[in-house]
Amino acid sequence: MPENPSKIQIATFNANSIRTRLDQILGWMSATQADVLCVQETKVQDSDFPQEAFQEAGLHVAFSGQKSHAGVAIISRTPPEDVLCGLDDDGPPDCPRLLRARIQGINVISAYVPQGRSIDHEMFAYKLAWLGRLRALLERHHTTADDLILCGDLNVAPEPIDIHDPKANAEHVDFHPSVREAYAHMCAWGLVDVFRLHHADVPDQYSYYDYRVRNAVDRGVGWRIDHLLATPGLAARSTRAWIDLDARRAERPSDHTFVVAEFDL
DNA sequence: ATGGTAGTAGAACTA
Repeated sequence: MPENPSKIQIATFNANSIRTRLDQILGWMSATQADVLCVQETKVQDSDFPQEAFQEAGLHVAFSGQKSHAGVAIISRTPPEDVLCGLDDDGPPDCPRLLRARIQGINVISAYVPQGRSIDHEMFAYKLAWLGRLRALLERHHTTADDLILCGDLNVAPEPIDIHDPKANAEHVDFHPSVREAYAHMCAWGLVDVFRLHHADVPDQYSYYDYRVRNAVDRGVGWRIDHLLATPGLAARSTRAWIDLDARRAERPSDHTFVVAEFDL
């Protein structure tokens, strides 16, 4: 059942292995009022997905993955409807990177946008195309009047404020002008950055801290690349949004942490 | 921060 019948909380989390992070995710769902949690980098094929653990916790879970890399899931307190994976165009569906469902009347997408490796790598061209294909999917199936939220590790820091050192990372695959442009074009379909809506001009708000950077959280060496992007009507009903840094400071954490938004239903 | 760490693997790869 929903935690609060007049509100809905929707969150996103790159788990970096859902099996390694299983107890943390179950504990987080138990301790918070989140109704929907979109997960990325589950790193597990569907036949090995730990769905019983969620069922025993009274949660629903839809998933689409593969061995070792990528993989997405949507955890919810109420049953998901019309669950579909992948980009449904003429290209590769890429099911381990995209899962959508309708939950409590809201169209929810869990996306793990390709990282891109380096700006001269073919995977970076694939990333740019992927963002365009995702916009096309939205255009095919929805209008901006729908209640829709795109959640996930979108692997883009949209603005200089979203990265600890924009100058040093000007050529990075998550911040290069070409990827920010592709991301902006996707958002221009009609998506509002719900976190930034509630924290305009606030720096040092990051969802990802590289394991390799020592004391990254304390030093603020992070990136805001995990996003909750809502259609205008849904975004207008958002009441607050936050990043749960405690989970990044916990024992054996993911390198990403939870981003959450609350909406009036 | 041009090195570093974590996860899946069971050696390199991806991030």
